[in-house]
Amino acid sequence: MNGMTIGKVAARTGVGIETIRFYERQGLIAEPARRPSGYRDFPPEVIERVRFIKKAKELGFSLREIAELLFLRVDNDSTCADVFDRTTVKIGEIEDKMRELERMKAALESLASACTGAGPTGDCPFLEALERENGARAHGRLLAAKGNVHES
Amino acid sequence: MNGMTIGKVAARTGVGIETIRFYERQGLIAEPARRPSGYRDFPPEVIERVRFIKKAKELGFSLREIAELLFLRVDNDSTCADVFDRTTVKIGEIEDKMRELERMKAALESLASACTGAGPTGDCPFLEALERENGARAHGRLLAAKGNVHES
DNA sequence: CTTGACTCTGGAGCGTACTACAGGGTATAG
DNA sequence: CTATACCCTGTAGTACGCTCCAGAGTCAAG
Repeated sequence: MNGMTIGKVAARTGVGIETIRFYERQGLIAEPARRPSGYRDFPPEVIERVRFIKKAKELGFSLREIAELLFLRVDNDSTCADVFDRTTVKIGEIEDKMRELERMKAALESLASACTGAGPTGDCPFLEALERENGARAHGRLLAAKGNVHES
Repeated sequence: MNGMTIGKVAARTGVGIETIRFYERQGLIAEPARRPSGYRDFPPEVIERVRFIKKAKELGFSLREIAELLFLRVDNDSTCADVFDRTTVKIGEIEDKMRELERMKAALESLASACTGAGPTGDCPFLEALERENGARAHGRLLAAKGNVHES
């Protein structure tokens, strides 16, 4: 009844072996049992854990924040109410992210729908919409950084 | 009819002066005009731009990806159709992020709703829900990393 | 028993995104 | 005219999140 070696975990999650050891050092995954050889012997749940970390990272959570999410579970010093509170805060953060993504998506969609007319070049309605926040009248040349100079 | 100095931009966006110069070097904001003194003289639109960069970063986009979003606008070598395609890809990426956030949120909500009963300590239903992905039966001790040892 | 794939520890190195000087000039209130 | 607050360039350093060795042991197939 052995578990998995680190290589298997890496293969099944798509993250590197070194990264898994790194996460272990950071306390993001439990220190696994060891075989007599000293090899790490991971339980199957570690797969879910690693995948969770991976996705949370892609969503802009730092490893520290991911740890907070992971440790929301109750420890000896916190009540259920504490967990509830912390969870509520995290939900709020997630909702904020979702709202921002919604805004970006809407801006990109308006860009796409305006652009779809297979025009020739050079004068689509740009994505200033993206920057528009509190009602701005930005509509000049915001770009023009290196390699994108198409001048006045 | 002067614009803003870098300090003003920093103050109004909440990012550091050095960071703004850094973004300029990276081509994320246009090189501003200069006053006779050599001081940067930013147009008002830069505020929106910097705020956009800030938010996109919080959503897990790298500066490179943010540049891609920013440069979706048409340049001399791309047609409206190109812009449309690239925009569609970006929208897809954003939708992926939103779906993942939705999953996390749902998992946290189920944790919160199960926890709200102001219990005493130690035995809430944990957030293994978060790791659950393809239908896993994870339900053991996934944590227990340093400083969180409450053992078998 | 050898070979090749895999694992171990410890430490160095790297890319990204800042952040902090040093050494110097500019702007303006008193 | 000077003090203080601001700006400049250039370079170096930092935090985070990996990523890559070196040097050594383990395991499975042939």
